[in-house]
Amino acid sequence: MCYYDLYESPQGRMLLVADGEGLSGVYFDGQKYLPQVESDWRRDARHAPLRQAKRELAEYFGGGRKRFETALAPEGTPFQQAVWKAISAVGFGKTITYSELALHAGFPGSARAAGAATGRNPISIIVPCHRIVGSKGSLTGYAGGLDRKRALLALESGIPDLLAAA
Amino acid sequence: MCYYDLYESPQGRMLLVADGEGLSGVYFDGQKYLPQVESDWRRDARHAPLRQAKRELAEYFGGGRKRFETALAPEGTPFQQAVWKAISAVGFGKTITYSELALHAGFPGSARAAGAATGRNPISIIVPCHRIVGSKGSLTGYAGGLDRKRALLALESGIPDLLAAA
DNA sequence: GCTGCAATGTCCGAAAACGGCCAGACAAGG
DNA sequence: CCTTGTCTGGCCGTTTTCGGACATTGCAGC
Repeated sequence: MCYYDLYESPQGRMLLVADGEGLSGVYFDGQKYLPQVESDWRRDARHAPLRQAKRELAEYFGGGRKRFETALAPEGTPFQQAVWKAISAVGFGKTITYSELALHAGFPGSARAAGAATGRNPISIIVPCHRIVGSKGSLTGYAGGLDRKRALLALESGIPDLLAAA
Repeated sequence: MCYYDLYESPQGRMLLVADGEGLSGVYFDGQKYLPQVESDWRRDARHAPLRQAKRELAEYFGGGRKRFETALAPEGTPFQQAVWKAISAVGFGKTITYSELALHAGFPGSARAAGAATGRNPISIIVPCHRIVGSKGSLTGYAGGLDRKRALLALESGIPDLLAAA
């Protein structure tokens, strides 16, 4: 059985999805690969994993949280699971490249495939795929849109007005 | 969760599979499309659907049962479900052709596709796919082998020694 | 610098192959 | 003639196969 709820973030409305195991998805409104809400899903604002995720996200956007603790249960192939796990190991405010990501996941040389898997990350922000950048620091892509990726990295930089000039 | 058990029939060993909904498979040893027993399946001789299926099969082979009552839960496409349902409506000792089968399933003209779906029937005997024959009465095919198809039809003919001459 | 290319796992659409068919045409043998 | 057999072409849903496209990167050649 699947549960879901909505959360109004500073970056726009978000869809949160969870099953019995834990949080399975966090999506920006209108992002790429956004799943359809199935008719047998139940909206439940008080479902424990959903409530915890909303609280942690609010703390994150408020600047008071640097690590997430919600139980995660994303669905994907073994390769994707390895990549997403490696992404989760990247700390707040830090970035790594797609090739480093592939290496950490145990698949050296599979940078491009790692990029594709990153794009398929179902749990935005909490699995911090916005911290993965191109080999020369370029932002290259983000399922929720490059603007959001930029904003998230700015938030984590600790410099409040970083984006004011741009 | 999947449960399974074995049953020794007069036609050879059979594999029975069930999930929470009901019986999902009945296969002859070594037949075509025989599924592999997965490592997360549990063998349970006392699982209700399996036990009922075994009892009804024993009664069928003993000659004392002409209709099955076990709850079924085969997995397949909408077309396949329609075909298998139509097969189940063919009574003990009767036969219909593949084109009649397609018609009854609500897909007139799809005789050949109905044949393919018949071949994929996961529940041998209980969904009596052995009662489907070619337009001129030929047996044409059976996932468990033509010999078994012949034997089943002979059993249902009510003439004990029907196969003695052959 | 800039261009082109090879290597990587997954997903998705298109196309082809694959069956437990069937009716019609035709030939051979009674 | 009638029966029987073989062959052919069209039929239809499913399954398999194949070719690109991706949130990349390092290297070769210009």
